Amino acid sequence: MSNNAINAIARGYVVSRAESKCATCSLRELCLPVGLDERETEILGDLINHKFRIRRGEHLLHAGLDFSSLYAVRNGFFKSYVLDSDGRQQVTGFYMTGELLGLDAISSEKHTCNTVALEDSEVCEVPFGKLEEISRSIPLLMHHFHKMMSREIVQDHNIMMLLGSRKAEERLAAFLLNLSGRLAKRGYSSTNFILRMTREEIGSYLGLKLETVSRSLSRLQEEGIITINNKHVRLNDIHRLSQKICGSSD
Amino acid sequence: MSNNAINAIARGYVVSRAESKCATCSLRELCLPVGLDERETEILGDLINHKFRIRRGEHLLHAGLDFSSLYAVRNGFFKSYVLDSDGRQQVTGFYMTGELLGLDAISSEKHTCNTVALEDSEVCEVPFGKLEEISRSIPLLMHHFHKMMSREIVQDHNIMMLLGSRKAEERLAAFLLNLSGRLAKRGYSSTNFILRMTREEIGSYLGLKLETVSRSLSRLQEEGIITINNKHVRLNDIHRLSQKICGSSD
DNA sequence: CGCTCGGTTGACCCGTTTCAAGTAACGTGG
DNA sequence: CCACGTTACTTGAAACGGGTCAACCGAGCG
Repeated sequence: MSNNAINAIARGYVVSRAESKCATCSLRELCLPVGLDERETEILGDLINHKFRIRRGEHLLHAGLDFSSLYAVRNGFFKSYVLDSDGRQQVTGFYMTGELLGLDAISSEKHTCNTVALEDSEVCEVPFGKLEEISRSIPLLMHHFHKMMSREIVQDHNIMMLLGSRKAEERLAAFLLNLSGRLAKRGYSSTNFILRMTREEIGSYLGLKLETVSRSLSRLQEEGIITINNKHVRLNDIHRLSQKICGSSD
Repeated sequence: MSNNAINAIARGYVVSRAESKCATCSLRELCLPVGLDERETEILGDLINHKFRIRRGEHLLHAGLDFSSLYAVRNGFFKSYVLDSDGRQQVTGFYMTGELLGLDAISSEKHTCNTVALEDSEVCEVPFGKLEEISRSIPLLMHHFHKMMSREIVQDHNIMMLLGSRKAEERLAAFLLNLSGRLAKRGYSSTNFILRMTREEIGSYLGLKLETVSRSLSRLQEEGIITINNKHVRLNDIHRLSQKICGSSD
């Protein structure tokens, strides 16, 4: 077992082993087991010995700790962040159901990000050494794992594009559409959802100050494109929201 | 063979098969074969059937094309970029000897970036399906591949941090130090090197306009921290350059 | 019920972009 | 090898977007 999720263990949040089987998990089509047959899923499930509950505000991972496991989000919502040299925090990603936490740590065998739950959540611990081991005999698992890593790279490239050349309102539009799409894939409403994170966290992720986030959201609302009420967003006009991202050319 | 590197093939830039063996490649310690024994390196080498020469300004990859192979930079220098919806190009990364091109394409099986050589270069084509296949029997290769993907993620996180919260001069400082470190690892001078890319490309990568890049470099020079002469940079005071990155706190 | 934290909005300021002009390096063809 | 056109780069001045500072509001929680 990893020594990273110390909090969770110390507080007795480990969920019973039986519950953690992939075979009966509703995320089979989103998470690592995509496409695996019964037997293969069973093998993968055996590898996941521990499932943790992480309460809102609690950390799952700390930068600097030794890497030994990835964590698959079973339910809930996480943010990852790094502290830069002058102590301010920079959000590097938000993670929802079926997504993998800790991929950044493989390269140096140390975690480079801190990861904290933004709502009460559950994760499955995936011992990475064992994952590599069993993926030798389950090519599909290996391949899907590679896809998940690649997806993280693509996602980061998208953010880099936003940060590099987009104005505040365009960044917000892209951010909302990204959340919308990921929620839709998970069976939630794509037009009506709760922002789990604060304005400051959105701003940190998008390279903006919280005031700018607030102003931009207000402006999108004035234009009738979204309705925003505290943490609750409704996307009224996805088409116009998409247009926001395409420069000012039309 | 992939159909992506069409230019290269059409123009007869394919290098003889014998030359492309990993076993005799000077990059064994940087590239995929890290840590492999003779036999394993042989197997990996057999997989790399083609090596291409890409001349300065020529593309190796185009966004949208089907993915089938990764490309290891054997020598030379590349940039990757995406075209955003209004046609402007955004640089997503620079790649040097021993680094892998095309990792972003695994997730969707389409390339998402364009990749172009910034100087006359050579790459080894690594058919991805076969790489996955042989990595089943060479755990170290699989693990090292995972590390390389993870490294790309970490690198992207670093850029996101730069773009999100750093001022122009700080971004330039970080950029120069990043290049310096990577060059050092490859046995080149860490204080004295050529910028293969234009000011505009640096700016695109760092989320700045070329004029701002130029001004920031000039300012670093005025302060005596670097000497810059056209494309040639000398880092005169790496310590002060590093300090630039640590906010304005000291 | 009151405190705290998160969010909104306004006014001003600063850094980067934009626009513009001029200069230096480079590659090409004569 | 030089002349030329092209591309890359530098530098200045003005405009603008987002940051900063500050006041206020509202929701959630103890």
